[in-house]
Amino acid sequence: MERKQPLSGKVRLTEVAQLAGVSPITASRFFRNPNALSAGKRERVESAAKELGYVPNLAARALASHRSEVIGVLIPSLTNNVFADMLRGVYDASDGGRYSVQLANTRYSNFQEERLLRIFHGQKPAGLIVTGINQTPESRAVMRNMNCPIVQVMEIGPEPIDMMVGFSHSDAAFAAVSHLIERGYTRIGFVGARMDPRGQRRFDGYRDAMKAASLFNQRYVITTLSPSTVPLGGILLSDLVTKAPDIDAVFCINDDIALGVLFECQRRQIAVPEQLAIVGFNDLEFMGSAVPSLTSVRTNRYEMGRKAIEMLTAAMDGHPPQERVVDLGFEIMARGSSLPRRT
Amino acid sequence: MERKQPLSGKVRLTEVAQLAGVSPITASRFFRNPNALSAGKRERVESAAKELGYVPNLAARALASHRSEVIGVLIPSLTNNVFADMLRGVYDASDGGRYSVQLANTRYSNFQEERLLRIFHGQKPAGLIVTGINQTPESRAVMRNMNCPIVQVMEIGPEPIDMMVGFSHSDAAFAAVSHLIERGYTRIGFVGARMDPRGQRRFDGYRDAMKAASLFNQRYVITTLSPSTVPLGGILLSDLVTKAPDIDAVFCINDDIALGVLFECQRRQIAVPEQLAIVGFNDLEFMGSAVPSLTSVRTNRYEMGRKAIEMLTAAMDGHPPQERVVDLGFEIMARGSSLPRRT
DNA sequence: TGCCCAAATGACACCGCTACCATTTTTTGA
DNA sequence: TCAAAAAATGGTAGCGGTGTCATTTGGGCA
Repeated sequence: MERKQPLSGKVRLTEVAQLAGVSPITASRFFRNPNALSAGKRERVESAAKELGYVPNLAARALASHRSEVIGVLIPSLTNNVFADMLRGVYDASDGGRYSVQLANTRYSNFQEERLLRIFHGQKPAGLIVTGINQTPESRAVMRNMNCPIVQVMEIGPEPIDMMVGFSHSDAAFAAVSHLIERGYTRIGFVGARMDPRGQRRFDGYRDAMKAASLFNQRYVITTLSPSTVPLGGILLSDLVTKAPDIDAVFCINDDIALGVLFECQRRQIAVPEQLAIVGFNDLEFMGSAVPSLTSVRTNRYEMGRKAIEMLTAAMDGHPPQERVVDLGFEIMARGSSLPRRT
Repeated sequence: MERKQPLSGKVRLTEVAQLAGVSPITASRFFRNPNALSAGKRERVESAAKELGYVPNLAARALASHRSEVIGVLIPSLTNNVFADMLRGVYDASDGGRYSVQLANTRYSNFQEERLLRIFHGQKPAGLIVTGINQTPESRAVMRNMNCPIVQVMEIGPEPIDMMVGFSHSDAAFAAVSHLIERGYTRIGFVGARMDPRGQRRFDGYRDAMKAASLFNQRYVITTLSPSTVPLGGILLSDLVTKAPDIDAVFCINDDIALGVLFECQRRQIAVPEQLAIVGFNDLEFMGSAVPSLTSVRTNRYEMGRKAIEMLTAAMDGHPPQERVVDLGFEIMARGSSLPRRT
């Protein structure tokens, strides 16, 4: 007696072809390019596949075709909300499609990134999403070898490997600091943690804006390489007010730091924004709820993920997008923590 | 015609074996079970692989061996920090090992969960991690069919499908509310959002603790099915104080809600904890930094992910753990927002 | 009607690795 | 010392699809 395996799929393409009365290769074509079959065979194969509950063996397909249907995604951190938001866009946009997402975590290490890229290279992915624009020459070499569309996300810059979706972190930071200057603040501090390449460029934007207004002063700057957390924001503010008690505003490298700064101000009874204005970066959901509500720079992280997948799938399907670099921009969300300074 | 692709540097197992002076099958064994080789050949194969930069072709391996080296992970949300923390543990523990992680997002939908399980089923994963204990009978049936070790994470309960790592959400909530009662609070509200199965059980813990002290009052409860966010915490508190102005404490279903509640208190000039004590759940990093610092229930989310992978790999390697249900417990982190009530 | 070209279909080999079993070498023990 | 058992190694045959042709079929047009 025959043991039925309704889900484990002992059904191969050959069985489908047999039932449909065609050759295996024709059945194979049905799944890759249905329009290549005549209407009659198309229907026969379709119903045969359905009847048998055929599930293609992806490993066999990948082996024979020299390509998988995997989109590799490299991000530096899973903890950071910013990447989680982007990932959500990636998963939402790829959901239901034929490509599956394979995630890998570089932990902000170029060495890890290179290693992971080599692994992906071995899998022959259909597409690749990498974070940022600061890949090592070796990483770039591996990617150029990979023979699949690639999108760099989170930021844009010159010399895309293939495609890009993001925004200019330095422009965004420049705009945020300019906002503070317009509002009448002059002794504006910079509070930075992690200082990854994007953080670095936010600092550049801060510095340029300050220099443009002849307000730059190294004393106002405090940074650390430690991962940014809310508690760290408090610690850094403490250090900064010790070092530069005259500051009247701070631009924080991200919202976690900004929240830590706000809490530290509450603890020290520093009035926000009367004694110290605060501006964050990313506009996480809590920024609008804080007391006072915190000014931040909105970035379209979810859209970045979506757009990256859209560009990738378009390219994989043979329609590479016209615009290879997409700027999703940013928006200054002016709130209570940066009200115009009272003179 | 030659079918060979000019794919640069295509190193196959055969090349490695040739350089090492062994047969391909021996080289193959090196990667699966190095101890099966004699010391001399083991070293030769190892250095040959390194020299050529060999990367195994996973598709070929999966096809030939009838099993993939993929661990499927099903989580309900990418936005929620709680799952991101667990995932970090998963990725950290599986990093460098032979298994790769395949993530899928159920979006809190049983239907999606079922669908994704069927897809995983077709890929013959080496192991599976699913969130929670509320799978539908259909989902459980698919999993039982899957013939691989399975770990349910985030909570524990009766009737594990295979293995479990987590803690009791109702016990944790019970302890948190008991903490408030011990500190002298009596009119304790419950602020809940999303109300997924785990949220539901936290409510159960709250209700049981209140009933045990004869303090339960439906008026003190406010819940919504909307996803929990910081702003929502503020809105819900507003509703609650309107409905029950006499409350002297709130137990929040998670820390995001708790933060929103704190901000709303600051906005309304409600003194914390003098007029209203606050307790959250999960102990996210910002809880200790807030002003006042916020009491919460620490849960070992990162450890959950790690442990799940450890149990899975142990089982896959033929050493199923003795304890099939692991309770990682919780800890009440008593802070400023729940100081003993002044009488 | 006949010719030609494009569309539809099929034959065959092979992708890179491992299961299975056969064979050789080494170790063990009486 | 030598046979038997164990360990190490190798040969063969696919796993389940698809690339690359070659071949058949069908339709348009002079």
